[in-house]
Amino acid sequence: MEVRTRFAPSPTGYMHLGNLRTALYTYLWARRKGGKFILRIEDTDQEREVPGAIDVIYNSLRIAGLTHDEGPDVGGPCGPYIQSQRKDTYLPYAKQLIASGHAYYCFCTKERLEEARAAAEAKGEGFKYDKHCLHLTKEEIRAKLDAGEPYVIRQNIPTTGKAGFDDVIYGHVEVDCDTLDDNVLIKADGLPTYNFANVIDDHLMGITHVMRGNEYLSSAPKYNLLYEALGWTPPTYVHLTPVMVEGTYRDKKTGEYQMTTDENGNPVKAIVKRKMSKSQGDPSFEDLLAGGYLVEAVINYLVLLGWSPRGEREFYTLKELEEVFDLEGLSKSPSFFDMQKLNWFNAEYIRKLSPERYLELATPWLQKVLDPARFDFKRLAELLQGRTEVFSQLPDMVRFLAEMPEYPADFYVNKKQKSTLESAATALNAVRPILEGIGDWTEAELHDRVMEAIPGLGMKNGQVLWPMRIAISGQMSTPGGAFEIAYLLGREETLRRLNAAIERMDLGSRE
RNA sequence: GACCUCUUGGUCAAGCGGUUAAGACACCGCCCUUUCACGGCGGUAACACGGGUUCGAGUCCCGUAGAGGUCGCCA
Repeated sequence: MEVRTRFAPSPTGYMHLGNLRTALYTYLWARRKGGKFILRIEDTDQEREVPGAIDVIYNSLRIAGLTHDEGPDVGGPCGPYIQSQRKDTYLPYAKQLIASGHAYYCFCTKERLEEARAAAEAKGEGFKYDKHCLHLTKEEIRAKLDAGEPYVIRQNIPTTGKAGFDDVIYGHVEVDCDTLDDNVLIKADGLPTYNFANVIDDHLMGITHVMRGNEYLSSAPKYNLLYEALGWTPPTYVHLTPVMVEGTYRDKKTGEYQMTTDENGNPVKAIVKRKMSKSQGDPSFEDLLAGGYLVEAVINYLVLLGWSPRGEREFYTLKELEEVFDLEGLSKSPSFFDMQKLNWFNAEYIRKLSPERYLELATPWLQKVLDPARFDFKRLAELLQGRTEVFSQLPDMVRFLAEMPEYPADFYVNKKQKSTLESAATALNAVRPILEGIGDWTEAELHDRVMEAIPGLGMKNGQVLWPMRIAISGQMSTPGGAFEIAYLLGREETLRRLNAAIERMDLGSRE
């Protein structure tokens, strides 16, 4: 049987990384099995509708390279692929369930339910619907319906027995039916809830593998009850673990941060373990890309966060993943998002870029602080490529070229280079006339003229080159050594900085 | 609170009854070197705990603890 998988996001905002990973796994499984990857939009909650959110989904999937075979924008045999446009397909199934006793009309007001919920909470118990409306007579139901009373349709869960399902990752999971609640299937506005729509649509769309976050683990038994009642075969379930992060936590309703106290008793935001979430301020896919991460690096990092190819290899392109991805490598326990490892992957991918491509990607970042007419971006890019972890770090790395930073004199002191304030003074004074004498301001010339003079000074390379670089950059570390920096700065600026350094150190005049 | 699930180094993870318990990130050290980085070499660091089963348990079973999830007319 052809494998058909689906990614079914609700259009409520951004593509967060957990979502992207789910889409990735779902896509990869379909490709691996030569099946179909379907995009379905779950927009049955009209209050949460965010304008433009569907475009964010299309965009993210396109950028990530996860192309879908069927979906709202590309069509397919099982359309429409937007649930709000399928409104009329759900009610008949709900009525079928009512007829068979697996569902029932419920006329309870939200007020009644809220009271009951509050009462249950006050007693420290979980709320469960009391099947109040299940006991309405046919006539009573008829009358309420005729009177136009608002209603919902609830799933009628058996009060005894067990319900369960099989999951590829978790195996067989089984619960007592009496712990399950009679969920709403059709809302008062006539639209289905996720609980109902996912079952109907997955079946109608021929989905063979349902891959989704494991927040659905506890409701999966109810879905299987539905499949059973409808006489359908359930799909293969694959419940994916969440992507976790350690960060601050803000209450969804109140917007208050969870607080704790530091060692001095002052209130500070608590750092908790929680699911990664855009609404908590964690980076989304878009954020990462805008911040200078490469798509390939993000994908490669993400696929390994919760899945293992069970080997030592860890670099994979999307194409390669399509060949090797499997369900056996999926992890059972949640994994923590590690920015450091992502950074490492990103740095690795940046190093693999062609110099041309690197220059192209780096230029907008360099332009934030450097005038392209004044600096040799091409050479700068060559120097920077092996040192870039994330493009967004570039401005800070090169700002010193545009403007000489303040720096303390003890930068000149370096034990390993055998550089002291005194030796630095000597070196700078010796270097100045050499640089002034250079006609052809190239790295090669700079290198040769300075290097050939060093032995005559009775100094070590580091004793001359270390202070020279400090004097013209004002930084302990720079992208490139003294000659590269001098070349980039140009003759005039290099000498200006060198002179300023000598003066500042009060090292005497030229003669 | 109830129910479900999970538990190998700081993090990602391999392992599927017999291993000196892989590998990667991070960290530390050494080498290379005109800085930093890259690269090379090396190092610190783990089977949550307690019972079983077994000749033998990280691997199987049961408890305990910790963590996560769910308990909406949200998905």
